[in-house]
Amino acid sequence: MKEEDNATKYPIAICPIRNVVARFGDKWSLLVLLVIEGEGTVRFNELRRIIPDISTRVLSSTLKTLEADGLINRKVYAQVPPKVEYTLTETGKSLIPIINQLTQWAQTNMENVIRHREDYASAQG
Amino acid sequence: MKEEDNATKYPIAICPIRNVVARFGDKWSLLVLLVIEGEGTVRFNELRRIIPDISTRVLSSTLKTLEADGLINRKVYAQVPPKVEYTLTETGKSLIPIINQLTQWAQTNMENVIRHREDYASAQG
DNA sequence: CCGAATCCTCCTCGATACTG
DNA sequence: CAGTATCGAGGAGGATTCGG
Repeated sequence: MKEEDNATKYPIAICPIRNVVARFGDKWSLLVLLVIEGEGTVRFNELRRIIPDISTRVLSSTLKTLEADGLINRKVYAQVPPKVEYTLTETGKSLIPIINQLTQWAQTNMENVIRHREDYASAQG
Repeated sequence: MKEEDNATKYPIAICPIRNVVARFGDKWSLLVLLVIEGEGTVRFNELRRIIPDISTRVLSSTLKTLEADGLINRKVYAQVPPKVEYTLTETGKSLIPIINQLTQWAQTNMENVIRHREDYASAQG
């Protein structure tokens, strides 16, 4: 065939990246994964203290989604007061190196990006 | 100091990852970068053909943001009909390997993630 | 051909209050 | 302590139309 269609030409790139963005492109998922990674085991209100500007509602739903995706484990202790611990699954751990690479890229390039954006804004109005 | 605050404990991880998510966590940026990378040089309507389900409005604003961030170049040819070509800057190119790693992770793990999510959903209701 | 302008809808996120 | 319930605001994204 002379002309390959886009599904043929970008079979690998297009769909997976859209899946990833759709699932982890929300405001908090990657950060929550990083913090759980850093702590090893962490409780709900610990997460709130470490990430002060997340609301209970959003933290709760973020954790629920990550658990549903199989990226974190949720362990409930049958005691009063309640105690719930979150840890990473193996799948969740496998994502950490990539998040760290993203972080490293940001440290290297984000300053330039922001400056470039400011220049662009002041040039355009 | 005995207790280090979170800004001390997560100085590297927290801020950069939030910047990255805030800028590239939108629906199309990473995909557009990948396609420009794949094509080398690409025109506006070529992008629309390659990514059929993006609207002109969103493609336009996505490109403008990427240009403002210094990730892509926009070259206008003074002719009729108009011709505009987009290419990656060096900064933009530096992001490609990371996007490819994300893609690769997705290919390896996304099927499991989706299956796990379905199991979780049918288990919970 | 390359967008800008307009309008509209959905849906994420945040604040607050409350419960087991 | 670990969430849920409710409400509201804001912005991202889509469809359509128009202009240079």
